[in-house]
Amino acid sequence: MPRDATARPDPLEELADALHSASIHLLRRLRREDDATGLTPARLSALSVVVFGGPMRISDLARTEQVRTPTITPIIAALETDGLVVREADPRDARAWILRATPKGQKLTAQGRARRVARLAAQLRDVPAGDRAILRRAAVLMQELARKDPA
Amino acid sequence: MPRDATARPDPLEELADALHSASIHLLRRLRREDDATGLTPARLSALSVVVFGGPMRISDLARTEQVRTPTITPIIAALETDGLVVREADPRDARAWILRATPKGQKLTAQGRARRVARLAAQLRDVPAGDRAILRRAAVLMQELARKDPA
DNA sequence: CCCATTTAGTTAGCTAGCCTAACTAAGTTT
DNA sequence: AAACTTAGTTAGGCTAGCTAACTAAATGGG
Repeated sequence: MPRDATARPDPLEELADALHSASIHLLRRLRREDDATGLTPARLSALSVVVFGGPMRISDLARTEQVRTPTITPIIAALETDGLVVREADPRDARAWILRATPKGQKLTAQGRARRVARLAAQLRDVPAGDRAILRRAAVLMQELARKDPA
Repeated sequence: MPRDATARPDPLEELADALHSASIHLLRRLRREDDATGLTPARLSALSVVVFGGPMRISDLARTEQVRTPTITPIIAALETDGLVVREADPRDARAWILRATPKGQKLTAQGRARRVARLAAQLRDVPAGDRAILRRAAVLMQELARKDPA
């Protein structure tokens, strides 16, 4: 007889669940701070990929952001409207575009990040250095988990 | 003259940014696994709060989920339609409702969680025990960061 | 060289989740 | 009893995801 599924859950599942829940709640919290930058989280994330990753194709950005291309289209459109990125023709392929962050986009990324994370950073200041090191390492591990393909 | 904002950012801001980015990507990844449960992440999260937290008011659920009440209304409606929670009149306050998870809701939470986290749990199995401990601790820390009020 | 296929990206149209503002109804306070 | 507060819903807007269907360009086989 299978044991009650709610009793003594697999510790790995508990951990997976905890990461899921923690991510949801942290993001909901950060969304509110994001408001001050004038950019939504998805746009800020996409912009920062272009700023730090350098010029890239639209499909590259979509892949990095792990979304389908139709999802990225309006995000890029908004960034272009705000003058944060420009698109240039790809000299090697007339179907494709190269995205490039403008100086304004670079500046806003830096400022925006500073503002966006100011509150969290302030809270982190009260977190013991050991716990901060744990969070730092955890962020790397989470990115790896997110990047891994389903086997 | 202020130094270039993109050079040598505050390590605390870097950490905040890393957590933000890691949460975005991990959630986008988990969303795909969530599909198998038939419930969206927000609904699954709300249901699991009711299942594990026991009967509660709608406003309690909204507060726990850190959203406004209008956000929770359609989420509850969907869970009711699916027979996963029921609402009962609050005997102490005719304006309020008490939410209670049904047995079906409890079962689905357990199954859903197992399914949802199966992939992540499988990946976690390949993560060294030391790193798993870091993630476990990080999840707790992130929840605390999310819960803290802006000072 | 031309036709069929593939690839890059957009458009259209759907769902969900988040919000504020405005509302109803019930409890509370003066 | 009137005024205020509180619990929750409704209405309406925006963002972010998706799939399906499209245009236009690149590629490859006969």
